[in-house]
Amino acid sequence: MDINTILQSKLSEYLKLKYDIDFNDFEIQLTKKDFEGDLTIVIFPLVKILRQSPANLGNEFGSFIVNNSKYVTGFNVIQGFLNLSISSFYYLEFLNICLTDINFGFITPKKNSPLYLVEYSSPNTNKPLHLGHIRNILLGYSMSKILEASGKRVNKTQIINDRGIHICKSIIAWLKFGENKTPYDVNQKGDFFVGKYYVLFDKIYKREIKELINSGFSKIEAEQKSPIFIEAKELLRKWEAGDKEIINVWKLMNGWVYDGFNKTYNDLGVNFDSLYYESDTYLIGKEIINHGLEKQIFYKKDDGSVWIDLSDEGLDEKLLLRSDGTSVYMTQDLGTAYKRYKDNPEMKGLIYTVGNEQDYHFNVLFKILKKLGFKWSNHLFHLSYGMVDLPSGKMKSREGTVVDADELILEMVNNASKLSSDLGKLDGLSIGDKNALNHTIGLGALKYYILKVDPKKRILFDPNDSIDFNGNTGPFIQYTYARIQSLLSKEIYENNSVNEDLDINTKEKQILKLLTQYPYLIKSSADNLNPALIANFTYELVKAFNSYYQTTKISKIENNEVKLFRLSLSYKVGLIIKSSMLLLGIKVPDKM
RNA sequence: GGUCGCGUAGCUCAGCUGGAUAGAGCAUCUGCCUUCUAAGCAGACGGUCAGAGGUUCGAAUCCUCUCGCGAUCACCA
Repeated sequence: MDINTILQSKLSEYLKLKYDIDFNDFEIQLTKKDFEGDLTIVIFPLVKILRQSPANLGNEFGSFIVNNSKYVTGFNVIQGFLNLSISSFYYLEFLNICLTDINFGFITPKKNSPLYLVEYSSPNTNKPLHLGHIRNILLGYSMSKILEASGKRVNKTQIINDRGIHICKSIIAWLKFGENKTPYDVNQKGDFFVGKYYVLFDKIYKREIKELINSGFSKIEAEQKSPIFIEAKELLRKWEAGDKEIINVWKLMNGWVYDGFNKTYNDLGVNFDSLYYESDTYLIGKEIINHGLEKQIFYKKDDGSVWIDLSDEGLDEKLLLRSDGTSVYMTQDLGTAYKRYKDNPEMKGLIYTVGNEQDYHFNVLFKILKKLGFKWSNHLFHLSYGMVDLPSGKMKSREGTVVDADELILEMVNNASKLSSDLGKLDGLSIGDKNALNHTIGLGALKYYILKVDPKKRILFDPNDSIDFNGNTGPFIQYTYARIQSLLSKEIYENNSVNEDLDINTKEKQILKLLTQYPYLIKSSADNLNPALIANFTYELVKAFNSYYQTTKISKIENNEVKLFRLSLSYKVGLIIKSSMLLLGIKVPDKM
């Protein structure tokens, strides 16, 4: 049983008996360093209620607890802080009982566990994935793992923005200038291949606008009269009309892009359980608009456009359908949300991993669904994260200032590769093993670098400053894990329970204290939709462990019981590291 | 201008629902590889928690205002 709960209930009982008050809201924290003790109970809140001095109450509670709990061996009171010394016995018992291999805070989802959908990535199919997508993908994937660990069934999903004018732009450019070549002809990744034509379109479009302006048109006129733009719009019209030839080209090019995306997802080690396509959902959105019009939640303006008035919610009027009847972003998102609900009527959560530039959009989306009377609308969450900016400013795909996901991954793996060969770390391994390890380490560095930052904060990413491999980094954690595995492989060790009467030193106690916090951590991380909590906790644990490891030569220990305990502790720390990294989507190597 | 978010060491970041003397890493400096992996360990240096008020036993944390940065307020997605 967990010590916090024990202390809470014992004290509450005591207060009820002695003072006849109901109080079970004790604040229990880890004792700060430089103070004697392990756990600290803050007793200020009771000073007022009981009208006694902090020192008196502290002493009273302290002696009560020491006399009534085998886990508490001593106490001291400083101001309003009651510091308790917890016996080694408790921690060793915890090590034996709570931290079995399969259950250290992890709750295995069952068939009737609540279902959560986690949406992430959700790219447009006209250009490759970039650094911004990486943060999105890592966050979404990690959250899905964390939710699973907290006992939810998870469906990883994405909405693929596979239709619309932006898609038509790359299609038209390829049709005109692609000479019927495929990515396989020119040996290029499909998403880059298609992206090339999207950029080409923009180039031609800009040139045509310039020429039109030179021949006397206004900027707005020029933008509308550009021949290639007119062609793209015509293409979109044909697409919506179901023109077979166009649909085939569209399918062909999107197929190329999906091939490219899949390779990137594969490199990142992520996957999806379900896919939604805008081309399937935008029409559902239109039906919902009609439904809302009938119920007079929406209204139609004279020009035929459809709106909702959210001013009673502190928001503005929002457009839902253009005057020409075509759909907008919101239309499609309404349709997608509805379809997801229809496919998973029991869902208890739908989490949208989308950048904070769309905070307003999701605020509006959720309110609209609520106004439409969908009960499931209160299960929607926006996992909003800050932008990833470069020192040069914001990434703009049209200006060529993006960091491509694939390039970045390659660069990270190369860094790892260079560093490990400089250090002579991987000497003696086969080329294949080396490559696999460098991939694990390079990606570990990248993923940890992104995930350790609070999602809502902006990240400034300097590509020239290659990501560090020392300190609070993925490779440092991976390295510690590898050393533990190496240690265990050299010792005769079985995962036996340890003797609970052992004396343990402060460093060992520190590690055990951290381990007892682990179950709360997963819950808190899931509740706050924040993987960074796990990242930073793991770093703290690894740091404490390294400090211990460095000063304790386990292989030299003569006493078998002590040795067993230390190996056992190392083993458990290894397990915790491994599972934490699993929750972050980071692999841990046995050697590095 | 309205709304939302952010501002902690030279740099990158922790600091959970208010709790004791604000913590790490990088960078700079000092030690430690014949001792289970030095991608490591031990230590030094470094702070008016943007600023000002307020709430209270107690504020980096909550409230108000000011300043700075960012996002958003499109018949773009």
